[in-house]
Amino acid sequence: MSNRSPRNQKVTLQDVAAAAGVSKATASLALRGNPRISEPTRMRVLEAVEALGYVYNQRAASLRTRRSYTIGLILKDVSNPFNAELTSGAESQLAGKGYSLLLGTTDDDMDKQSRMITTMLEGDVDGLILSTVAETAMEALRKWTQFCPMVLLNQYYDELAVDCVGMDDENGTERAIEHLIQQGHRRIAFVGGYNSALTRQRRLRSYRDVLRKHNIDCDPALGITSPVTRRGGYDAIHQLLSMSPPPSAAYCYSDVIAFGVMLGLRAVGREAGKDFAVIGFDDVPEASLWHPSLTTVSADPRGLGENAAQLVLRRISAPDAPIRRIIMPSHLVLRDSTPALVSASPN
Amino acid sequence: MSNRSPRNQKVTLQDVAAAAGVSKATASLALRGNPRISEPTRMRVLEAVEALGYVYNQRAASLRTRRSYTIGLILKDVSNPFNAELTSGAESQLAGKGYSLLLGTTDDDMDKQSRMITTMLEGDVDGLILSTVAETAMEALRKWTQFCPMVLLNQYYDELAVDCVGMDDENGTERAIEHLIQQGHRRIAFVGGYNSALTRQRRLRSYRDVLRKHNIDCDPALGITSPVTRRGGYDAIHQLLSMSPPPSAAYCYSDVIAFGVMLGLRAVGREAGKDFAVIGFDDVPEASLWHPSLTTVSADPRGLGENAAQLVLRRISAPDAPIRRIIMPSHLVLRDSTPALVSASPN
DNA sequence: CGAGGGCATATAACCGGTTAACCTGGCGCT
DNA sequence: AGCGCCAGGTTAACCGGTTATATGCCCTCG
Repeated sequence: MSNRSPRNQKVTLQDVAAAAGVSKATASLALRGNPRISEPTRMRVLEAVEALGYVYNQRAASLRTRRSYTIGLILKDVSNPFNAELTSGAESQLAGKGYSLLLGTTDDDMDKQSRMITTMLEGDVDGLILSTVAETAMEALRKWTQFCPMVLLNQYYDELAVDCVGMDDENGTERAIEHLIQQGHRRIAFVGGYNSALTRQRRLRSYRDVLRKHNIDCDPALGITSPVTRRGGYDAIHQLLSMSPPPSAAYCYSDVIAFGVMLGLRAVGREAGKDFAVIGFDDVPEASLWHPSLTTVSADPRGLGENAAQLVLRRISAPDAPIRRIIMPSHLVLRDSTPALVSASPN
Repeated sequence: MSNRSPRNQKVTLQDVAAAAGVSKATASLALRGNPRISEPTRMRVLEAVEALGYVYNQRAASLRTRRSYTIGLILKDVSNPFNAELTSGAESQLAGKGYSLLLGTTDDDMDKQSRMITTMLEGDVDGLILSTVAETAMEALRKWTQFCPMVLLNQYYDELAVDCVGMDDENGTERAIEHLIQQGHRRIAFVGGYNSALTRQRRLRSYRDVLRKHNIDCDPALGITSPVTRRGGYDAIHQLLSMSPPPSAAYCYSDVIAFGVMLGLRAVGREAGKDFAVIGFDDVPEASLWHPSLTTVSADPRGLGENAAQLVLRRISAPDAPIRRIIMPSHLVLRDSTPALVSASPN
């Protein structure tokens, strides 16, 4: 059972070397399959490893090699399926190149984010993928970018020389709003998220532009902020339905919010897809499962994660490469939650 | 801009010491507020840190101190809100004690789990919280427990001396099934999850025991396995509804599955809470938002995470403390998804 | 027969912190 | 004056790997 295993006193490479009757250097080279070590010797080392229950110490190694083969990924939360997919995409991409992912969440809290970034830097990550929380000051960001290669998600500053990957908020939003207008909707709410997120600002701008283009009055009261949760959408729709002339459609900041909106509608006896139109953003797997299935802007979170990972690895291997900004395309997926406006007077 | 900052060449404690005109040792002590260092000297060191943009290297430090102040948490996935809450609970508990969390996911894949554990051990975590994937062999587990303090989630083996924290699957299940029976249901399905999870085995056993106690025939075909996703529940309910006499109620392995079941019902024109009863497990926030709101077994995932964290810290500071198994209580939360059976013939 | 050239392995420095043990100058005490 | 002691530092070893350089040995070839 615990006959030979160390339990407390850890087995080091030194111990392995001694057991195999070679030097520490030889053991090190042998383990990594260096051709300078003869096959018989390598075998002896491997046997010693097995016999002693040796565990490689990556931290010690990285001290000398100055490479930790670890990339930090900092997100607001992972419970959102969009982020979960993104994480998975980044992880698989990194694993393929021998890197591993250090995941951190900030709960959209500035302090927690600062601590998280500090922890990551002190933990000596080789690179950082950062979905900055809302209020992140550019100056703070600038400071951090000096310490390790960094990639921003869905956020960029022209003044800041940093790689980033985002999605096409504008095009997706335009398609969505155009669709609603075509269906006869005139009072279209913009629901959820916080406006400190650049992504939301971009979508909000597009939303307004499209309305304006169609000479539709753009009531600011129809823009509602909320947490990016089902509860957020749920509460928002209640607020919206109590307005003077209520909206007949909601363009939501994310699918999760859209689900909340649909739940909120049902709670007051209304039904998305029948007497109200709902559009989401993200196209998470759940979107097609709902009844009614959710019309949404599809945005490939997995691809986002993969690209971010590639970008950070590229920057690590080529620190002076030109800055790159990748915008992932997005498109509208038509489903059943966006009926034509039937009753009532338009406008 | 990058006037003084290092970009590539990292600033070490040595550099700081030189700039402050003291020795490396003094700088080290000063930074950690050791009282042997005078205040003026400490100030000079701090100024040097600021001026040079020094970043502490936790890896280097942990080499000497043999403490990384990092705990690994390995889960199947984090997109499940239950796990997200659990993570958050563990994280906050650890952060309070100066530890940080290294999160890893396995996607319920044995290979990925092995790699993940290896990575964590090599990364020199001080402890590991492990929600083992289904097929984890006890022998493999035994090996791992020798290398670092470990806490198992929702899983334990009497043969294995290892701390664990789980929830009371039995009591919750009994309450749930008793409730359904009281409502007149006789054909009650057990939906979702994979039976390799010990948690599911325990619940399944309780489910059968209660049925048997009430002399209700226990049709094995009413037990359906599935992925722990909405899609899993969605597909399962379709299968169940096509049975000879279909069930009139479903006891689901998790809320997420229950949501899938409710969506699946709606897709075929039926409605949970009206002509079908659904019970979940977990009581995630979304459960009370649904329409109908979901009757479910409440299980405090946050508390689970907090306890796991405390347990692993305890084991670190007291390696020889007696093994502890914490079972968190669970109870049934009655909501609207479990109507009395009205029509049709009982049994 | 001795110089030269590989091959397989050993030695020791190094990465960036921490810490045990050792200095040193000044002060209080007897 | 002599001594102990303490505050405030310094030195050097150490953690567990990696790697540049050295070494020993055998073999070949002029």
